[in-house]
Amino acid sequence: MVKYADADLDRTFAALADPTRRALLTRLEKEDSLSVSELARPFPVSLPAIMKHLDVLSDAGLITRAKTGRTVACRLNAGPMEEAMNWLARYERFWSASLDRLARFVEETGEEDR
Amino acid sequence: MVKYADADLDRTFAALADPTRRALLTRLEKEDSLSVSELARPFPVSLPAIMKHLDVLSDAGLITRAKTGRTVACRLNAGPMEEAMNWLARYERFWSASLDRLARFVEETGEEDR
DNA sequence: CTGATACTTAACTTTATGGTTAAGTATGCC
DNA sequence: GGCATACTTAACCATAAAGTTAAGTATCAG
Repeated sequence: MVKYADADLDRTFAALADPTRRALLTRLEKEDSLSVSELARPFPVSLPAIMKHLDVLSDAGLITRAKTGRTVACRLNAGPMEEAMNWLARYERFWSASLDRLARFVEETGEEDR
Repeated sequence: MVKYADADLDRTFAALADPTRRALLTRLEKEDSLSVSELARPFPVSLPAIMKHLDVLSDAGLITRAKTGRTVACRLNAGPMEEAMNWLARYERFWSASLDRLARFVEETGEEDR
C-alpha cells in the first residue's frame, strides 16, 4: 500500500471547496491587501464566521496575515495552488489532446526559461 | 444573484480534498477501467468506506459506474477537473511570470488548434 | 480617561464526513 | 438448488465543519 504524505494538498483542496473562501481569495487576487473587516463586508455572514474561513485559508497557506495597530492586513499567497494545479495537470490529457501536447511544450520550454 | 453555479466547483474540490479519493482517481488515470473491488483492494479501509468515496466521486462527476453482471466498472471522468483547473489558472501569475506568458500563449494558440 | 473601532475568543448548535460492523441483494458456477 | 463472489444498504459512532450570539482584548481618536 502506498502512503501519501500530501496533507498539504488535502488542506489546499479542502480550503478551495467552500464558495465563501474562494470568493475571499478572488477578492485578494484583485486587491493585493485587505483588512479582515474589508474582506468580511460583502458577505452575509457574521465576522467570526469569516474569521474561521480566514483561519482555514491561513492553515492551508493560501493567505498571510499581518497585524498593524488594530487592523490585520490579509494577502494572497498562491503558492499552494501551484501544487494543486500540478496535481490536476496530470489529468489534462483526458479533456484535451491539444492541451496535452502543450503540457509537454511547457515541460520542455519551462526548463530553459527559468 | 451572482454565483450558485459553483456548487460544481464545491463538489469537485471537496472530492479532491481526500487522499484516498485522489489515490482512487490516480489509479483510474492509469487503468482506464476498474471494478469496485479491484479499486478497493490496495486500501486499508473496508469496502463500504470505499463505496462512500466512490459515491462522492460520482456525485462530483469525476467517475462513472457501469454495472455488468455483478461487477461494476468504474471509469475516470476528468471533465469537472477542467473547471477546477480553470479556476486555479487565474492565480498562476502569482507564482510564475513565465507560466503567465505561457497561459496567454495557450489562450491564443488553443483557438486555432481546435 | 472614554468610547468607538477592529478584531478575537468562547460556547454552543447543526449538519456533514469518514469510518465501522452486520446484514441484504444479485449474479455466476458446479 | 446451493454456495461463493461482488457489491449494496442500514445503523451507528466519533470528529470536524460552518454557522450563530455574546463577551473579551487591544488600539486609536478626542
